[in-house]
Amino acid sequence: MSKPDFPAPGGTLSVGDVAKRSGVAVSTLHFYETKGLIRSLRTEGNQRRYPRGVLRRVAVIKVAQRTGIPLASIQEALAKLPEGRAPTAEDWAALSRTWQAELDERIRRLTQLRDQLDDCIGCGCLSLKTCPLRNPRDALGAQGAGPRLLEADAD
Amino acid sequence: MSKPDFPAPGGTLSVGDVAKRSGVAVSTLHFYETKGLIRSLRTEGNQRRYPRGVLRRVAVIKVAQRTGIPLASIQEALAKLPEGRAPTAEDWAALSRTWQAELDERIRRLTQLRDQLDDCIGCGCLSLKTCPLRNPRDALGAQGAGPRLLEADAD
DNA sequence: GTAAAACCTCAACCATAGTTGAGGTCAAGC
DNA sequence: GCTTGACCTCAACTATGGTTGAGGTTTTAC
Repeated sequence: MSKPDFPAPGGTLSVGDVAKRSGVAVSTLHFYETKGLIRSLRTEGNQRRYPRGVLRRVAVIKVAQRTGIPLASIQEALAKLPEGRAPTAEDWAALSRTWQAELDERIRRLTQLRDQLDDCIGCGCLSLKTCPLRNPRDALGAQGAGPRLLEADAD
Repeated sequence: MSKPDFPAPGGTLSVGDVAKRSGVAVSTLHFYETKGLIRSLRTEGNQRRYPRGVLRRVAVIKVAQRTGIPLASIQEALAKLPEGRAPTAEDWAALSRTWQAELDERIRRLTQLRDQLDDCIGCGCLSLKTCPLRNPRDALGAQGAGPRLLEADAD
């Protein structure tokens, strides 16, 4: 019996099948597996076999990555999906809502930054201690643990 | 003559001075120098001395980084500033406008992504070949050279 | 039954954006 | 004039997100 061109709808997929159908490299699928983003069953000969659901999972990973979410966070989010059964539409929707909120926050911060950049065009940008871009504490201080201006300075 | 607490307004700054006043680590300033983002003069004893303008330059770098622009692009943009004279307000403003446009584009793409995520909550997300998130070509295809879905597949 | 294609693991490497430490020099302050 | 802090270079290491290649095994196709 030869390998069918289209793996049977209930059947499993080889890593190459998943690569072709998802558009990611085989090496990336291996990598995702080491990071716990996807899982595989193994044949007697130790080759990976994936249930078809992996395609959706990989698609979700790629979309989440486009939003700028790091793989580790994606992994955490995916880990919250139910173990035994295939995820339902509502499971995926819940995930989407989480990421949407993060995306909203990123958009909010970038918009604020853009508007400040706009304001600062009028002042020659960044030259004065009143420039909000020089004082990230005010509006953007909650975004991370980066270095801070220790000495506001009118240069 | 002892080292003044506040380097004279026309004087040069040591790498430690710049680090304190800009809030970035000395190692980062070294790193920026290797990448051509900043330049320094050297004393007889090979120590770095910076004109005060470096403070604004570093501030600009940090702001640009907040927008998500990679250092290599920041370097290119800074390289377009005039060589001989100190940059004018208009020079900085031109830079701001460039980055504002890039920021606008990033915001546009993220907003589109968020809205698509919103639409897809209703469809269980990513399950159908009609889902725009599964077809990045349509709206987001111009964003890079990433992998593409080679086979649209209703899984 | 055999050759080729696909697969396996593991280690090394790429880029980005830095930090850390070793080993040595310079300069500021007393 | 000497101690101490600041500085120097260079190499190695961190983390993220992968890719590449070596050396060997499995599966498929004829």
